[in-house]
Amino acid sequence: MGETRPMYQRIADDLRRRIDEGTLVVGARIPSRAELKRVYRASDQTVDRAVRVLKAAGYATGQFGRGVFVSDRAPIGALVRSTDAADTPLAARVSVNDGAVACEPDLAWEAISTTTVAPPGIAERLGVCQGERVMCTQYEYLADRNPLQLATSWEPLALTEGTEVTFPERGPYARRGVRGRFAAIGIHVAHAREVVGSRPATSPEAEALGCTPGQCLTVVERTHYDEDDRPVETSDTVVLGDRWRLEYAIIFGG
Amino acid sequence: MGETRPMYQRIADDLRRRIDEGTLVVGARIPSRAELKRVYRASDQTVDRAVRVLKAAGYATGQFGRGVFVSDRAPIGALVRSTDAADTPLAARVSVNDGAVACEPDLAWEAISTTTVAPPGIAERLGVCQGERVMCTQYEYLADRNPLQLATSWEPLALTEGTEVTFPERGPYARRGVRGRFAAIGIHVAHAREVVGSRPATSPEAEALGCTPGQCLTVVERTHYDEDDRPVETSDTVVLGDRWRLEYAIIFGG
DNA sequence: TCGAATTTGTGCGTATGTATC
DNA sequence: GGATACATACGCACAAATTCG
Repeated sequence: MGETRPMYQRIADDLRRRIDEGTLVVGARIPSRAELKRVYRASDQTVDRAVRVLKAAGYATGQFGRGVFVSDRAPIGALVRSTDAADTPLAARVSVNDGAVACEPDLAWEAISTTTVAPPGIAERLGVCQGERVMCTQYEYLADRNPLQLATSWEPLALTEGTEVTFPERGPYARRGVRGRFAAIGIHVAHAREVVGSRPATSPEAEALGCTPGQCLTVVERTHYDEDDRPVETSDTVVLGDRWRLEYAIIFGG
Repeated sequence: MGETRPMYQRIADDLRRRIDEGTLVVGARIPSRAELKRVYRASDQTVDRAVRVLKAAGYATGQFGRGVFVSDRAPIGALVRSTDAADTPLAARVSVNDGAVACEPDLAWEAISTTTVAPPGIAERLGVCQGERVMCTQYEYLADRNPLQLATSWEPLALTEGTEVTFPERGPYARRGVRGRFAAIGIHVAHAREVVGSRPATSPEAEALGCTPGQCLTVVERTHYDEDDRPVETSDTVVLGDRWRLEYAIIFGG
């Protein structure tokens, strides 16, 4: 009787295996709780808990009154982050796997800018004092009507206030990207640094991205610097961890 | 009676807020189930489920018979991935935040190599036929005695068989990195591509990394190419999403 | 040294609400 | 309306580990 793992995990692992193997294909309905109860001789609570594990891992989503269905977890596409592509208009940086061919998706986005004061972590990244006034812009991107990414950008108002580019998405330099906008006020953005991590989605993020709270998100903290290594802008970007990838090119010298 | 969120989520959110605010500091014990039951007037199952949400999100870990304790989720350090640093010996690519200063950690690793056949996804990344023979090497890295990352590398045996570098971590070129080893057999590794995503940890990964199953992992698929853009090696690397970051430098041309 | 209390982890049975078919 | 199915919630029970008197 060597099986030591808890019952709900055995059920969850078994269902996951059937999904990975392809016995349960994308879109298929997972056996209902009543069926699972019978098959595994377990209680209502136990099978429910097993299904919750699957849902939390992004393997399935429940629909009220209908059933629990296997989710599509195949990557939709990649965001190209390497070299100068990271600042060209967004369309050039996103590729979608449509079958085997990479193509450019329909992109749309919204932005809201507000002036505020720099929170501690942001102040440090921007090299300014905590509480210094900054322009904070929140973006929501869609690719082919699907939520793609959420981003929040911060710029010190000390650099942009009173110029044509104070509001990132207004005026003649709207939608030109960070480099184009800063070039317009005489600041040359020479390089950027991206710090990548991952964490579970919060409830508002889950709603905006169309996933369940707790799902894996890939997080990018990007900071742009001028020629003298002074930070001029920093941003946080989140994408669904299993649906979108970040792509970096690494060129070796010598 | 406007509160519409489920009870277990309200409890989880409340506890999470107290952790984020600092009311519950790292290492502190979360109130026991009995206490939570009293305070929130909820059932055993409900408070247990709330605590499970916290644990799955990496906010806390339970200890049998002792209690549930707030986890340390502060990033330990970063893995520098930019340019040629991505292939120098590992020590040079890892920095640890010790207080405010970045320093180099004590690094250790183990590797096991086996010959096998390329699974579908790996074959595609290596540009070889499914089932072609490859050398598969599994790495476990430790930084200051803590689990850092797990990595699996694949190389076509067609390139290395019969040479001094057949086994990546044996012979005169052991621990020299991909570029050094391939240089020894006349192959110039010119560039690499890294594709970054994130997903929940499986049970074996959780055990190896010292976390709970389902926690967020950051995943890197790296492929090395020679001068003619032919893939020569590919690897999968996973690190704990909230404890380790990946750092990329982006240099703008012009 | 022993035993009782506490606490986590798991499990069972049941009930209610709501949405779909 | 009725059957089905998900989602949440309550009360209870037991094993295993720790703590403390």
